[in-house]
Amino acid sequence: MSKVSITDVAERAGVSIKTVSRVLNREPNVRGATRDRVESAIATLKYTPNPFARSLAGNRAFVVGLLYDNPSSSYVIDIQRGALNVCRREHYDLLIHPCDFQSSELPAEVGHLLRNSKVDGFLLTPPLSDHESLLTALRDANAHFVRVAPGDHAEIDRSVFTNDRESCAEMTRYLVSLGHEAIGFIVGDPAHKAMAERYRGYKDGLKAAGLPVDQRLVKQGFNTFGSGVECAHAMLRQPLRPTAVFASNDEMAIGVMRVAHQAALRIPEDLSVVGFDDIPIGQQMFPALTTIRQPVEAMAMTATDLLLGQLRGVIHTSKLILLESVIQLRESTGPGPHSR
Amino acid sequence: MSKVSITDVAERAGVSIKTVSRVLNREPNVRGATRDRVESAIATLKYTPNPFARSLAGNRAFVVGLLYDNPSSSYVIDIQRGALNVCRREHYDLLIHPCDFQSSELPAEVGHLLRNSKVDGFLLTPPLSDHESLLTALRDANAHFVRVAPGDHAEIDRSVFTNDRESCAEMTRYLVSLGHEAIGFIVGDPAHKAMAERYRGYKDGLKAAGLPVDQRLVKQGFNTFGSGVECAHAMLRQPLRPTAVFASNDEMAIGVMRVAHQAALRIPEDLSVVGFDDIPIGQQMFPALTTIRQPVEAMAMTATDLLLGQLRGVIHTSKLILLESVIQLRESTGPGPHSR
DNA sequence: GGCCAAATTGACAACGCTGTCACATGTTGA
DNA sequence: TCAACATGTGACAGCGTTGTCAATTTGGCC
Repeated sequence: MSKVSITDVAERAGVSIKTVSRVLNREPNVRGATRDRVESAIATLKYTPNPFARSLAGNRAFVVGLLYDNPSSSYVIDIQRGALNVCRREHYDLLIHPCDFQSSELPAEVGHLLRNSKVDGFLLTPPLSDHESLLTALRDANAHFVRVAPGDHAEIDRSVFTNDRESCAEMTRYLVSLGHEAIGFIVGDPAHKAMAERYRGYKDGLKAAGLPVDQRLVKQGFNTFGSGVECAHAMLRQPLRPTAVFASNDEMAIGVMRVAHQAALRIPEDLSVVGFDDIPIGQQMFPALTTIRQPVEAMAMTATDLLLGQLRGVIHTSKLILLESVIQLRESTGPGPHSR
Repeated sequence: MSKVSITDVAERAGVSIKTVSRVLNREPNVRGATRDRVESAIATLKYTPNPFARSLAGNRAFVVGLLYDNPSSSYVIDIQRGALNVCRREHYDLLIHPCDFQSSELPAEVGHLLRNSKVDGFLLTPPLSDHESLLTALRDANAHFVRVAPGDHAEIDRSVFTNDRESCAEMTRYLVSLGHEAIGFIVGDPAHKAMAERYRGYKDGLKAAGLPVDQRLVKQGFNTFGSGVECAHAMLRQPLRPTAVFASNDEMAIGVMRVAHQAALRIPEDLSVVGFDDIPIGQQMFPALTTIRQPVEAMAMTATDLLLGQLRGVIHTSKLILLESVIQLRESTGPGPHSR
């Protein structure tokens, strides 16, 4: 299509191609009048620079790569949406590259990605944001990258955080305030550092309320509906039965609701259930799920901004960037046995 | 990174860069011995061709663009997964580009995409696969593209179909066979041609069973949970109450379940509910939702194969490609009042 | 051995942009 | 009025491939 090249524009504007290039790239030191002439030439010719040539000569792709290992589809979509928002504004494109967190091939894969890369930098989402060997590979290759919601607080100049721990503590305190004392907790997939943070938050919350952490009320899940079901069974069948269950993510929470339903336990009258993530279906459950909402899209936007800044060599003041997760009160929580 | 270029490989192998290029691109007419020498040089130097240079010289990107207007997130993810599957195998990358189906900017946006494109071809998913002005723009620009699951049966050499209509007819007949006669239907978003197909299938099914289409049992929805709720209200409050409801997608079906639950109607004893799509949450509902499953990922894979074939100039025999949607029987359907 | 077609290989010019650096043109201050 | 310096602009060499086309080698056959 694009038969019209920079040369044509230059001719029409009566300048050299270099000047056209300058206008294109918003470089300084172009006289206003010249700029105008070039711009009008561009407009009348409907010129668009050839991205391949740009990339070859300038050695940059105007493309951001998104690396992730399939958490829930709604999470991925939100991340994509946020990243695309910023990319579009800045005339970048988004290449997606899901990968297997567990795979031993990951380092090799990333190596290839880096060498052969069509991207200028990477966005990493959990659990990849905490994948040590991946991070090392990226650092060694001097690659640009930004981490979204990592579980540790390292590399604060290339990370966007959220307060997993604090919000979980708050949620736990909220359950206590409702009159619950036997509060079950379903831990998430140990491969995700954020899950450990959430568990810590739960313990913080109990501690703050002067309640002990009872291991009989803590079960290990794996972020899936099925594991939520299993943990709920284990938890609800034992002598010490919780009156509230806090699952580390919504899918597991829904598993708990499923079990409660089968066991003819009413929610929230007989059992309160809360989750984390605020997946769309949570609002459509009967009853709607009380949960914690991460500002996923906003985090992705911030991360992308950070990455593009990095690409442009902007020096980022080393201040921690944290977007707050907030509790969404809905219908699955109610007064516990110790209320009033 | 990639300081090693084709020249280095050529020197090491004692051939010209052109020969290296030939090996790289699997061109014919290279002697076996030569090929081996080149390949070993590539291996020892860990050479990877520079994608920008390739793209500039060869005028192709080795990138596929995915165009979609946000249907459900699980649908998008499945499409992406399928497309990526094939892309990875063929050493292509995937650029995602969600767009607003309704927007009047779409043609302009696509124009820009085409002119400035970093992709070799496009994958279109519903409802974009039926967007006339978009299709026209693509055709006029001589762009490569393939449509996934379009509602019409045009352009069969660049489309991958599924049997929306037939599967809906089958589902309707199934409900009749269970003893239902008053079967409600919630029509989907009129902007999606596939939705019209599903409605036709419903009518076909009734007709085949010798039942009339009663407009009081047909409501217009918009593919959202909320619209499912509204339609269910309208349907269940009227004198002629259906004993089964067929929603054009799962989200609306879940809306129906919600309303039934609130109205203390038991599913499936008092009301059977079925949907379409088989979204993940459907299996986790109480009861699990009977629905129709489209082979989304497989369709995306097939479409991507088709597109890459097109890019390589493969002539595709003009035979209709159709992947079957199949009914998933679960717990939300049961005998109707006229059974036995 | 000689001849022809087919197979194999190479030289070199694109591809369309950005970076470098030299040069031209203005601008300021004494 | 003229250095001295800042600002604008252009010529041209890459960037690392692929495409074209001509040159060379090979193999088959008499």
